[in-house]
Amino acid sequence: MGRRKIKMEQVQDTNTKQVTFSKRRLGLFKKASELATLCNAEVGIAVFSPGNKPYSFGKPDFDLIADRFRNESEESDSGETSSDRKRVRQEKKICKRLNSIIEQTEAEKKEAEELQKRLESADEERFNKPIEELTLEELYELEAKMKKIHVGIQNNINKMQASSSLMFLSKGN
Amino acid sequence: MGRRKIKMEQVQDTNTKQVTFSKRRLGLFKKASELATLCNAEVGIAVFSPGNKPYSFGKPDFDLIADRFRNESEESDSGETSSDRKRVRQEKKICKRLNSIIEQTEAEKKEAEELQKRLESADEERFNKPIEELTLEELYELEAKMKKIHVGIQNNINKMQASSSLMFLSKGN
DNA sequence: AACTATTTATAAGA
DNA sequence: TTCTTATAAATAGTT
Repeated sequence: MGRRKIKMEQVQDTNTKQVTFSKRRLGLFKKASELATLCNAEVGIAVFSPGNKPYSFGKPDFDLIADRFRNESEESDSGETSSDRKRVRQEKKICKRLNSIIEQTEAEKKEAEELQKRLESADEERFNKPIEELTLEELYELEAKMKKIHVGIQNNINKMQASSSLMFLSKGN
Repeated sequence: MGRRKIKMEQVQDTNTKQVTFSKRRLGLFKKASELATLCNAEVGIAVFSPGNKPYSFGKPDFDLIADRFRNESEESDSGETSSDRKRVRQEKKICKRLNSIIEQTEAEKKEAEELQKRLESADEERFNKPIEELTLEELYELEAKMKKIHVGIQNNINKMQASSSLMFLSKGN
């Protein structure tokens, strides 16, 4: 899937291997996300890089999925109906709260863009240094950033909720 | 990647969803295998189908990788007090959680961007219309899009809140 | 299960 | 590293 076809064997050049790892790990996680979304499936992935750094992806959460997988024998049959009902209930709640963002389109768009940038910079932060290697002080910084992101998202949500209420009323149901 | 581009949302037709799940689960596992081979990495995946059937991939073995991932936070640092170790362990768990959230955000980023673009281009007209003038059909379309965005954001919010709370608590001692 | 028309991922290159 | 781009690979709809 590139300029050339490569052999399916360990990449020898260290630098190339690192680049390949980064690209393919992201690709793998994206595929996992799509599988989860398209099929309403739960997907958990753990990866250890050649340098033994841990990475994980999980929808809903890797540890939860790993636990569930471990305890598989326990909950064999009763899960589906219950979780489906739960999901449907959740969706209905969301429908009620969230229908439109029309009233404040322009402002929302800009905020969404800023939010996206903040999320990206948070990612970059993390890429510079594995989170496991951060000092306590750096953790505090990270926490602050996460909180900022969180506040931004919450603002956005609040506005969405406000507009959705309007739409909800306008739909008359 | 097929005859047509599909929306990134749950496939509605049950049969199609089953086929998609089969194809993509295999594709995901193949990608995982390639990542492991090319980069000499360890990769473990657990998947629960919409029917809650468990599937797993692991190189060397899913359970081993899950254990190793779990035990990352249990690594002992000698020469510290018990409460220090406890705190460190807790922080590492929180770090893993945050990492997981960030990874998921990363994987979903493109999706979000595509949605944003659609909202900005194709639906421009609709956004400029007062809510009262939208047709019911348009309202439903909009609702679906907003719901999708909202679910993604809300998921992240919930996780961030949980992680932030945990991190906050862990610092209290 | 196979088959393609297309979309998507990505190996190199800049 | 980040962005291109030529090419390989995955896959949605079809048979």
